[in-house]
Amino acid sequence: MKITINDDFDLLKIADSGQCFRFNACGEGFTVMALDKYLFIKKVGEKEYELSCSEEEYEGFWKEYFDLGLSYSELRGRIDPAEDPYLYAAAEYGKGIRILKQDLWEMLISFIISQRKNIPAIKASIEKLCAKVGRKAGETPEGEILYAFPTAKEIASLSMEDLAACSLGYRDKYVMKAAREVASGYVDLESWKDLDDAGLMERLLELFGVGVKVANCEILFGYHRLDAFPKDVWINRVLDRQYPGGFMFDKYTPYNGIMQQYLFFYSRTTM
DNA sequence: AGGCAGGTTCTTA
DNA sequence: TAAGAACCTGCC
Repeated sequence: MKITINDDFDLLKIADSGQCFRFNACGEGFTVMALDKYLFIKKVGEKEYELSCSEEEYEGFWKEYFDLGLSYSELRGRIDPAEDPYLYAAAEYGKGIRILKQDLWEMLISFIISQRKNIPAIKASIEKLCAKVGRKAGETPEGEILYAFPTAKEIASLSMEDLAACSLGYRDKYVMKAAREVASGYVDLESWKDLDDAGLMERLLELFGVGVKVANCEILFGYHRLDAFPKDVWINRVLDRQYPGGFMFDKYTPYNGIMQQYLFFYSRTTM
């Protein structure tokens, strides 16, 4: 099916923004995996995109996945170039990035794996994990098989040798513990949607292998609470160098997470 | 070849 | 409570 998008929307920038690890350029378009859902999306006009899914699947899932109900151009417009020239430049540079609405479980495991790894290594580990379980979910135009992201039960049923083969390193025990706790129902990520911000953070930090940074990524990219502001080495570098007097968090509430994405994306290519 | 990569846990004062 | 070290692995 074909859609028209009248807002910031840049597939390449989204793919490179570091919030998703199974969103890749492929031929003329991009392959996207979200849990066990596969999409091929291609830009075919100024604002027009061709999607491999049906209209029902678009309306029922992908529209929300791409956060198309929120105007990112309007949010960028709130940035005053005279007041904060660095953020303005970052937002211009990152124009087209959106915060995807991703799955809670997939984000939790993905960001547990992400610690002290670079993006290519994170992607490689996740793909190995998906292939290890091997539940086929799609096939790219180039004929590559794509596998569903494993459920908690599927990971819990793997051996530690299986996990070690996914290059998880010392994170293997974090992944396994999370899988067992979710599979058993002891941890119910969905029900945590009802918690307030502080309560949600508290719960996430109780998980083995989850610290403040990973918890904030889960809150921003999984729970889609757009005010979460994950601080990694890149963002800390920006805050230290560009905002010695402090970033104006109050001004952008409740959308600081979107500003974080612009700053992160900009910093990775300019610092 | 040794250091480091989108952190977190564990150990020590 | 707060620093500092240790940690898997892959890639310069």
